[in-house]
Amino acid sequence: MGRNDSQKATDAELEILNILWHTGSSTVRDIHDILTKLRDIRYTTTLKTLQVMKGKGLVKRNESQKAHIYEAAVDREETQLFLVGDLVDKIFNGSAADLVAGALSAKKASPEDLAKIRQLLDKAERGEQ
Amino acid sequence: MGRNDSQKATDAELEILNILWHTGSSTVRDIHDILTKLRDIRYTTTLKTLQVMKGKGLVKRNESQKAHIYEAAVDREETQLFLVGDLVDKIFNGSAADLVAGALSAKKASPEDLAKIRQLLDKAERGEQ
DNA sequence: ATAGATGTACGATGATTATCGTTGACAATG
DNA sequence: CATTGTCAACGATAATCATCGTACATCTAT
Repeated sequence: MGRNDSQKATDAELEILNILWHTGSSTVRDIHDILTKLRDIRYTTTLKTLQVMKGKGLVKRNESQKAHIYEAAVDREETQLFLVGDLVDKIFNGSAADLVAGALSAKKASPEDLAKIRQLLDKAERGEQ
Repeated sequence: MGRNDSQKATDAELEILNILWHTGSSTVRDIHDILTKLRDIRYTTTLKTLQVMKGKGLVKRNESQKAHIYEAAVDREETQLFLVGDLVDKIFNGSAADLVAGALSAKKASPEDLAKIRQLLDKAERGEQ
C-alpha cells in the first residue's frame, strides 16, 4: 500500500490528470473539449488515453451512465512529489537547493511566489514538514 | 544560438550527460564502467547511446584516438532550466512556489540547502538573477 | 422507425527508446 | 605472424507512446 502508480504516467496522461485534479471528475467529452482547445486532437485519442489510464489504475470510472465519468485515482501531491524527486535525482544530483535555483530562474517567480516560498522555508527551518 | 537541444535528451541520455558534466570528458569505456556499476548494461548499449547523442548534438567527440573521447555539447544549467520549466508547466500549473514546496518535502533539504535557498530568494526579491 | 449524433471498444500505425548481437578494423602480445 | 582483446559501426528487436480510424451500440429527434 502507500504505493502510488503515478510514476508510470506519461506526458499525455499527466495532462489529463491535471484536468481531473482541477475539475474533480469529468466525462471524456468534457476532457476532450478542454484538450481540443490546447491542440489538435481527435476524440478517440482522448478516449483511448483515458482507457489506458484506467488500465494503469491512474483513474477510476463510473459507468452507470452512457457517458462514463472519470476521476483521478492518484493523489496530486504524491504525484508531484514523485516527479520532483525523480527530477532532482536525475539532473540535480539530489540537491533540492539546486533545483530551487533552477525553478526560480526558469519561471520568473512573482512576489507572491517568493513570499510563499519564504514561508515554506521558515517552516522547513523550524523542522516542520 | 540560445537554443539548446537538451530538451530532446531522454533518460538514458541524461544519465550520460550527468557523467560527462562531472568528468569533463570520457571514453565510452570510462562511461560504461560507471554505468555498469549502477545497472546491468552491455558496452554496445552505452556506445550506441553515445552515437545517438552525437547525432542529436548532445555531445561532441574527438576521434583522433582509436577510443573516441566524448564531452557534453549542451550546457548543464540550460538543461536543468529547461527540465524544471517543463515540469513546472506540466504538473505545477506554472507555479514555481508549488514546485519548491514539492522539492523541499521530496528531498529533506539540509540546513545548508535551506541557507542556500534563502540566499537565492533574497537575490530573486532584489530582482537580480 | 429511421437518420444522425454521441458513446465505447479496440486494433493498427508510426515514432521513439533502450537494448543487444554481429561484423570488421586494428592493436597488442605471446 | 597468429591469436586475443578492444573498439566503432550498424542492423535488429521489443517495448512504449500518442494517435487515429473503424466498428458497433445506444440515444434522440424527426
